[in-house]
Amino acid sequence: MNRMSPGTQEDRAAATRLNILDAAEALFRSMGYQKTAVADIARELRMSPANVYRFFASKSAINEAIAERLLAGVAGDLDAIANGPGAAADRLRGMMRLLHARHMALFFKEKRMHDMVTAAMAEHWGVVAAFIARVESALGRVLADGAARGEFGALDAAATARMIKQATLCWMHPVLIAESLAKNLTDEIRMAGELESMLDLLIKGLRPDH
Amino acid sequence: MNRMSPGTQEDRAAATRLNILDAAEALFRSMGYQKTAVADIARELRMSPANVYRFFASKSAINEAIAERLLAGVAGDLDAIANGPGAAADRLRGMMRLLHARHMALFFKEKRMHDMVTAAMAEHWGVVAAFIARVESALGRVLADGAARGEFGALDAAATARMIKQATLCWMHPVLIAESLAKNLTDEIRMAGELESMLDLLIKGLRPDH
DNA sequence: GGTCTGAAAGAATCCGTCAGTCGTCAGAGC
DNA sequence: GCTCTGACGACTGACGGATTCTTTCAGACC
Repeated sequence: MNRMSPGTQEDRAAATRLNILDAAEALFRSMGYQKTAVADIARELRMSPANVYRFFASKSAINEAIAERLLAGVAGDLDAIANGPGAAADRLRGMMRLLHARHMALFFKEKRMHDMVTAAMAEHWGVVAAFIARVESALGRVLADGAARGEFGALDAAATARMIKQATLCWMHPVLIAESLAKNLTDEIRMAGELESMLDLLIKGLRPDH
Repeated sequence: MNRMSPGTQEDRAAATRLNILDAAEALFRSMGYQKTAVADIARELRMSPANVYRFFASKSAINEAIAERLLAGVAGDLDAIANGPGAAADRLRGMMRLLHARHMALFFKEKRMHDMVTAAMAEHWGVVAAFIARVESALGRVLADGAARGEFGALDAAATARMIKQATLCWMHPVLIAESLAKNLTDEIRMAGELESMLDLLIKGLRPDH
């Protein structure tokens, strides 16, 4: 193939893909995934619905790409903490706090996000699973580091990472957060406090045996 | 009021209530809550639907009473372990194992139980909340006992009980169990093993500071 | 020739209808 | 007087037709 200058075509296409993602994300956030039609996204960008399909195979694929981008951002921030300085216990705390804060912002700052998230979880579990794996991996690295430094006792990093994820699930899982808030079992402030207590207990359990 | 012998009327009424509960529970288990009509329950007992309403205000109230009976049974078994002999840590383990086992049996031995449970959780949260409170109370007593004996470090029994409940939520919560099994994240055997690991970690965290 | 569109097929969702169920009441039977 | 029934309104959930949305494709435009 020949072209004007190397990468021009691909660059334009990539830019359009990004524009579509931005417009779609804004619409999904403000009016919800279900209520947003592909025609709405196209109108926003002054193009035809058909043209959107030149860049994404389906509406669902657009949502998948948005979810991927979003979760990659969170995972990146998480890695930064994991690889940063400080005691392993503090990094662990920081990571779980970040995860909780992001989840709260994601699901409850903009109410309409809910069906966007549930659609992603139902249709693109792979993306979510990859994110969870990345979270567990980052946790595992911090745990292994802490163990190597003698800050924690001997441990199976992967298995322990999973335990920490499971133990703090109710501060991270959309369904559980929604249930807690809906049933008035707790509020945003108390939730954050309880997460700290849980982290205290877990980190104490990780300390060396004597 | 006068009557033949003391308590006769009330006894008959109580017996009929029990009969209705037994018949309803059997039907709910075998054909599901939604699919069971009050007429089905009445037919089973050779009475008219209307008569059932003399003993229960609604089909939903029948489900509430069944849930209450069921959960009271589990809570009783839990109390027995809590008040029994043995190290506090072992009793704690036993209690969580029992809860996990009962939940698994409840929700997945008989598939039809599912909508009975979800209906109870949606319509009669009070019953479930009371059960959870009783579980936390029993856990709290064991924790306080363990702390008094020096088996555990100083702790806030109520708050710590809640932490333990939260940390093990994913082995107890119907939605989470269903999700794990549906997504093939784990199976019944591995789940039990992971619960043990979590209990190891938590109990280690509870030990006195040195 | 590559980029995009309008029109149209196929899929999903909404909405009005209706059978069947829940829950009530006056009154029959003991 | 207590226990129960049969018959009646209120309501829910299921079905089918109409509408809207997703996706495709032949062809217009530059």
